[in-house]
Amino acid sequence: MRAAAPTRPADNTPAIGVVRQFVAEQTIYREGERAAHFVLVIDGLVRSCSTFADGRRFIGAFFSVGDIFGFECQATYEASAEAVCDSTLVFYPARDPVADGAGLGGVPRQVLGSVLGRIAQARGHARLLGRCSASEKLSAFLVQCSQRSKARELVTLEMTRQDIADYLGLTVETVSRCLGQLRRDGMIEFVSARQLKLLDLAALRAASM
Amino acid sequence: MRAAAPTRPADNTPAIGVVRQFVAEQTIYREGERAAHFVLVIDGLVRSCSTFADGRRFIGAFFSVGDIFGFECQATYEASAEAVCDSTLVFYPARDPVADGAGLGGVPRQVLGSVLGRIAQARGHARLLGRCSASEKLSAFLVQCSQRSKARELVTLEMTRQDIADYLGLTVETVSRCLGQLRRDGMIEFVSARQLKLLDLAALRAASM
DNA sequence: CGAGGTGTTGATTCCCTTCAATTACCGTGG
DNA sequence: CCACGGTAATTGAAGGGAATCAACACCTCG
Repeated sequence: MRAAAPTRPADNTPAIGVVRQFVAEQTIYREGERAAHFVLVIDGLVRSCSTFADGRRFIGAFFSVGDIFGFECQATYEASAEAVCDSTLVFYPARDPVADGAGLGGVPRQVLGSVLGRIAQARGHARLLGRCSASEKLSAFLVQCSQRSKARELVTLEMTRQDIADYLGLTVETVSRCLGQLRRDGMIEFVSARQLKLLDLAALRAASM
Repeated sequence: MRAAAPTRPADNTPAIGVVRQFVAEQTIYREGERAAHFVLVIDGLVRSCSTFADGRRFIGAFFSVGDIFGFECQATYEASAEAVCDSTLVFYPARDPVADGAGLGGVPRQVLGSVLGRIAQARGHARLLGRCSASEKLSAFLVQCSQRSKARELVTLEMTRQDIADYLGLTVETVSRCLGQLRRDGMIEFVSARQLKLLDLAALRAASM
């Protein structure tokens, strides 16, 4: 806590944020734009949404007065923000917290990236659960597994079908059927029930939307 | 960056983490437990899961080597963590980052709480989308709205039915039908299409699981 | 070899979507 | 003030995708 400097005029203190007003339906920032700010809602309501290539829309969150949004673990926004009704917002410059030297309350700096990574993971998960079909979920899941796997095309599933079902919001039967369908479609091949080859990773990626 | 002290014996440097091994299916921590650590996966696979009162299970994420998990915006874990297969983990003490004096790369400290709040929001959202019926989603949504509303029992919906549908992973028709059902059940009452009274908040909360 | 958990497959049911039509709402302009 | 147009919301009927119920195959381990 630094003591105030009473003799310095107010307009000499640096501005730390900018207030802006938005009308209903106005875009605040777009998906893919440089994530230069995070934003505090003073008044109104904001929605964070992303759109699929085929037009499906998904709203990840509503932000109302007091909420701060716009945190990203990457350089660009992964969803758009739009004013639901007339809204007043404060924009704070977002210095890249991961690149920044400062840690998080004594915690190793690298941890900070993990926190933001958790947000991205949870958001992506919600989007998958909210707006995707069973086969899209399975495709996305296999792509995720592939990214973790040493050999991109050979995936070992350490978890049971029930685990997969509970992760994707499905039943074991549906998981099994969708995997069977992917096999019949020539996308994957079973080495065993728990180990499979991804024969067409690009197609899987496309099928996961 | 502090230079190493070459003459000091290694066992005099303070331990900053503890390595522990877990066997398949072993619990790492339980939902509701004090969130005293966050955890780095060195080897193996971990699932983060929560269970509903009626037995439904939801897995929020799988964590594999290199992932750090266990971040909470509250004092307790909001989900359990379990080893999927034999796993090696590092436990770091988790000082409460919100209470801590240090900020986040020059960013106001309060922002930090928001980041963690976003995680909690996204996790809760995923859980809702993954394992709840349409009427449960609507109930949960109304409870959320109520928490934001000045007058807890009078909620003004600034957003359209389409917005609600895209948030809950439903269609406008289903949203409309579920709201109608809640009205017929005496849970809510319409002042107008965009404004409604919550007649039985406790029942709504219960219906949202 | 048998027991039990795990995974697959089939038949049926049901919840939600889709398609379609009607009604309510709200701002505009006559 | 009210007719008008367009969007938003509700309601109904039909269809589909995933759940449920049920049976069977597979693998592991005692």
